[in-house]
Amino acid sequence: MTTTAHLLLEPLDIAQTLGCGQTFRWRPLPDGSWQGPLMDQLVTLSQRGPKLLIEAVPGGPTVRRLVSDHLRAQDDILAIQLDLIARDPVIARGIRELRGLRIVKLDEWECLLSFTLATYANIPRIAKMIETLATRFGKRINDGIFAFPTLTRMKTASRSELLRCGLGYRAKYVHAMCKRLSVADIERLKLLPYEELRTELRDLPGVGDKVADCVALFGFGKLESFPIDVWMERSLRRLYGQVGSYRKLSAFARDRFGKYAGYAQEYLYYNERAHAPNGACLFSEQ
DNA sequence: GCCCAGGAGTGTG
DNA sequence: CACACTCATGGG
Repeated sequence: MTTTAHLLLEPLDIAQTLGCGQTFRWRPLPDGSWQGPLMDQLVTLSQRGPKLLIEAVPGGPTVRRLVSDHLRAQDDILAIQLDLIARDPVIARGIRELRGLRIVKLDEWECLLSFTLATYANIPRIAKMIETLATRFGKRINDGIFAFPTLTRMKTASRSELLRCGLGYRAKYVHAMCKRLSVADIERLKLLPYEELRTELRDLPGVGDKVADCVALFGFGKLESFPIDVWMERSLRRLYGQVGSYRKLSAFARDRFGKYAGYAQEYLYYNERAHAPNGACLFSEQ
């Protein structure tokens, strides 16, 4: 069976939001809609003017809420953008084309594992690693579609098994992380403010400054977090003349962009990739 | 073949 | 604190 629902969400650009590397499991379909697994649902999203059409298999009464939470429907995007524009004329120009780009909210565990895999790999490869893990360890939703593997299931995976999933040197980090972490730990982390959360995430094997900030932002919804990868280093150098350590760049961003630094980061990230040759298309094939 | 990737861990100055 | 080096591997 299938559940169909609608969601009014403005502004929203579904392609910018789901295709910009915040999340790795949504795929564009030929008709312009996007499809991906959300918890135990296979969801298809189609933009119809101001309305978002939701189709989900197997479906259920909570699907609409699932999508609403994932797209952070509670965010006042206009207020956030006005705040950033008032703070920084440089980013103001970059926002104009990105009014519908929203930060997403991922499941905490899915986000932690996904961005641990994302170290020193390009986005198509990250997506493939996640699909391989989901196929091997995730609960089946539909033909060829598997839910993201739970922590409980991942704790049973051996190092060699993970290595055979194409994780490379990340296999030992993932293995150590799964061994260390409990479901209760993640529940406890949900209660922490940004700085404390960041410190605890950094303590996990395979989690450094950048991954901790990505997980804080996309997994735990800490909008003040400002992850800095190679693309952001380029952006901060190109637009603001800023160079230096993670700590230094992070301090600059926090001071410059304030409590919505996470949104600022996403606008800068998108612009930097679009600015680079061959950088705009994160899904180059199919 | 070559280059690089939403970096982290470890050792050294 | 700052660098330098290694770590496995596949997509472009």
